[in-house]
Amino acid sequence: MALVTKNSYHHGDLRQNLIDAAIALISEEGISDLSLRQVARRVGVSHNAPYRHFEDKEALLAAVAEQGFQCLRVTMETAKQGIPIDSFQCLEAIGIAYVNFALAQPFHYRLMFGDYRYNLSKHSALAEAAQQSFMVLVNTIREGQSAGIFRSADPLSMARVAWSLVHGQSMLALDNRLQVKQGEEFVTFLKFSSQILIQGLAGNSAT
Amino acid sequence: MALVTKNSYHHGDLRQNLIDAAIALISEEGISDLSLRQVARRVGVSHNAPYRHFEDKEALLAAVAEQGFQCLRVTMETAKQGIPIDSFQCLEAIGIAYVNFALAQPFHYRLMFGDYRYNLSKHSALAEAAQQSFMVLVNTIREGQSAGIFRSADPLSMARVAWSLVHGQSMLALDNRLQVKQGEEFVTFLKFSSQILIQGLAGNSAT
DNA sequence: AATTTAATGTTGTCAGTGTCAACTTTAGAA
DNA sequence: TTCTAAAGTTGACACTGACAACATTAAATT
Repeated sequence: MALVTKNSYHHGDLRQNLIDAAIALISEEGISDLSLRQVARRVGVSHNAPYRHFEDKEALLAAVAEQGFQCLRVTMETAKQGIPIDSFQCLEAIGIAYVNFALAQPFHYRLMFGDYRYNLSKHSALAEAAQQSFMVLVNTIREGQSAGIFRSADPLSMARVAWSLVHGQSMLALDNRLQVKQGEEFVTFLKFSSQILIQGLAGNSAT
Repeated sequence: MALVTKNSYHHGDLRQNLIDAAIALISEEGISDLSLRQVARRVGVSHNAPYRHFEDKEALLAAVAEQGFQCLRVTMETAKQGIPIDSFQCLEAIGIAYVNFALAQPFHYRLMFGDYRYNLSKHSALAEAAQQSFMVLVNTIREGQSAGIFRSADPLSMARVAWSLVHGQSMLALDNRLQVKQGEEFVTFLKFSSQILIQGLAGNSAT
């Protein structure tokens, strides 16, 4: 509670400061070289101070990932705004926003998806944040179904397919494995890709 | 050249032995705790011996990843066999085999896809192996186009979409984020998913 | 207001890591 | 047979995550 000034013995909000510092370091250098001690140094605190706020390194990284999922959810929700629910563009806009999010914060995105190994059951807040961002997709599918533009299959399954696609694109792009130059060419690919997905989601059956 | 016995000073084929040991350790414990020294110990060699065969830790892991891509390619090629080129089942079979590969060797698969960060340009053999496994997909799409079951768009782009989907499914499944129980339910999901993809790939245009 | 207490931050330590440098052994070319 | 370069070893260094013991402080209790 106590709002303490920076240079007092007690730090004020060390927990959030550590998370912020970790995000900053990850954005600069990636995650493989990130050390708890480095984070502590950046905040100007002893190498063991983080252990008062996080059980271990994994717990700090889980908090960082959690924050990432919150950002991702907001990004997707923002992308949806202003686009009619009953249009194909809605899902396309979300997909493009999703991949752009990943490309804009490559290391942070990787961290969110298992670059470091979490015990998900141990970090329920992380699991919850991830679930909420997924729900943006599910709801969009549901709305599209109500509007009659998507087939009437299980919306969860359909959302999982969409999620797999954008996640795969994001990861492969980050790995530099898609061989599509960033910029206009990449956007063209994303649109092509979402067109294929949407067409698949629209159709009614028939193998 | 010289085929030396195990217990001589010179080891015989230390390079491959190190790769094998690394794969074994990764399969057992994952990659985050893997150390070069551990690998060396497993092979029964001093902690610095690996440096005669690999520039650094990254180089060893790149070799492990490369081997993984070769396996993946064989897996996909095998899955294709016996299934008519002009049938939708061909792509489905490859997709299912792909995801099953990932699920069967979770840590190895992750390693192949950037769980450790490679300088891809520095490890050209790895890039080459990855490219070859991707070509299985591209060729399947091309053959499907010749048979008239897929639209006549750029096969590379189409293959990238397919790859993104199966890669995304694999990663999300490994992260335990799909919430689909392994087993029959999961196979059902994979088939549903490939049906959506194939329908999208088949269609001719119309947003 | 004084005292206690629990939360927070620090120092010291440990085994383990990746990598460098210097040394030793060995296989095969000269 | 000698020489040399490849292959393996030993020793060192700075760094890491984590533990234990200690110090400081904010705030709850008296």
